[in-house]
Amino acid sequence: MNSREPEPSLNACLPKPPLGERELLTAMQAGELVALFKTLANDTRLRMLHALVRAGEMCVSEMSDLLAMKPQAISNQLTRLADRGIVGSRRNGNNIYYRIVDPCVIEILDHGLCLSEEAKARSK
Amino acid sequence: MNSREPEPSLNACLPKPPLGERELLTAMQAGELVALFKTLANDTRLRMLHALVRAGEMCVSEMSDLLAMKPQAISNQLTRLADRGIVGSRRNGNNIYYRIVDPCVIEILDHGLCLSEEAKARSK
DNA sequence: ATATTAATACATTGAATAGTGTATTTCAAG
DNA sequence: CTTGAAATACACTATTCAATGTATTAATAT
Repeated sequence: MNSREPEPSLNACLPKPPLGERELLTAMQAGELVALFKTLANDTRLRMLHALVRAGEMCVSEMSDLLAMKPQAISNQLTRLADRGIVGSRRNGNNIYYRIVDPCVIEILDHGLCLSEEAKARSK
Repeated sequence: MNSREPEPSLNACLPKPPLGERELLTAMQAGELVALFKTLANDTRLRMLHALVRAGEMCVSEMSDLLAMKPQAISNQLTRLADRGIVGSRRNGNNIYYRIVDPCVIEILDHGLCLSEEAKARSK
């Protein structure tokens, strides 16, 4: 529950080349992007990530308790997130503490949360 | 292939309440957000959306040709996108032209593309 | 009316994936 | 060394979902 973040890094994104003039997405580019969105397209992972944003770092059991899910499920998803380079870990005795290492994710999560609220308001 | 967009609307997003202090995501909030990301977590839909950003509007057959996919597949995904309120359509004779009606999607697509490039550079 | 093209509806199939249960690894305490 | 807790590895199941094939609807032209 400690709140020690490494600074949210307000704009981790480059100056922006205009999207409308980019070449049509290649299969590979689309693939990369899909991988990112897929990682975020899961409600367990989203809640885990948000918990990490709030707490700074957490171990599996803490998260398991907080989200009321089995440790295996949490561990599975953490592994996925780690494979994507989104979270990192540090061991302390029996516990392994995870933290977000990719600041972009925080950004896009924030952005997406905002958008989803608006989108919901508009589309229904 | 005409390029007539209704202005990308540079910031469709509100002033930003700080993410780290928000309450833990409820299952419903997470669900909304997941729905958004799921919609974007598909390479066909991403390429379709980008094509739409570039062209302004396209009909199924045009898109089918451009992306080298069967019309049914394109139509399927357009239906999904329409159900989510992301695209809208307009009929002109035999052809039905689709366009993006949710400016947020352009934003997050742009953002995501940028991030995925950086993330790729970092994580591998 | 008939033929033709565009798009969609619907059922089916195959692939990806999240959660579970079981077993195993890793560390700390006694 | 043994015990117990935390985390992971692995196999398995159920579900979700994209693409396909077939059939149908909608509009235009002859």
